[in-house]
Amino acid sequence: MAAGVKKNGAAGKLAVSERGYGAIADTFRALGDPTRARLVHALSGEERTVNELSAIAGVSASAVSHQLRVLRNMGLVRFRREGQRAYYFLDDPHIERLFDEARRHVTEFIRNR
Amino acid sequence: MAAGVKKNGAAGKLAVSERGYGAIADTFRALGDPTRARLVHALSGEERTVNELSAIAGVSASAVSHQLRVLRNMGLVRFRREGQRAYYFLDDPHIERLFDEARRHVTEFIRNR
DNA sequence: GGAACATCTGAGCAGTTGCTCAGATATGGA
DNA sequence: TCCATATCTGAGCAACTGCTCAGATGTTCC
Repeated sequence: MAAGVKKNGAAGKLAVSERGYGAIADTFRALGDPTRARLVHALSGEERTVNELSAIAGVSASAVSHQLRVLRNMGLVRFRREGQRAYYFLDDPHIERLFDEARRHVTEFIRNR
Repeated sequence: MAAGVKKNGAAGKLAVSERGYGAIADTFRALGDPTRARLVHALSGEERTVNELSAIAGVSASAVSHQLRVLRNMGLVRFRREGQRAYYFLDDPHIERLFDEARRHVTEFIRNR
């Protein structure tokens, strides 16, 4: 079983270690910024260069590069290099599901407001 | 269709408005703190009082109360009052799914590191 | 080599966050 | 009413965040 996550005896709810909460919170925090949310959504299903992402997100290439490093460190995106360009893409399928689940929550929250 | 979210013509990927990214990022940011992550997980499947949550999360009742307000404002938790006590619970089923999806991502990230 | 392009990086700064502390509010029981 | 318990709230502060700016690094083409 993976580090930081254990099965709980009683409720069937998974227990999470101290480190686990930190790591989970890190993942959420990585998506908890409008610019990074835009980047992740832009990468949903297609890879993109830094300049493309800069145009899509409406911030400087420098800012995008900084934010992509955050997403890289959190394991949300990876990239391959081709000549001058760096093509970024989502690391694993959980990311898209995570984003969609949050989108659904927001949709429902707005509806019931 | 809900505010802030529209269907995209081409890729089948859902388009998200400017406000949509902000709202989605707000949701992620609400979970993007170890204390709040602990609170949400503690509320997974069972309701809890502020004092219980204070003991579980290992921070003062005041701090818990502040954080619960954040979670309330983001639509993640609600509460009912019973005498002196306030029983908090998760607002909708997306929250647990969101948490589990992040946990799975972390599990996989650690495994492949 | 030199120019143009694409990306990365560190420093610095304004704005935000999460805690503690002190005190306010509200309920229940003697 | 008085006291204990449970929760909430505003102020204040140290730590963190996301941007810009200036410059470094690396690649392609001439």
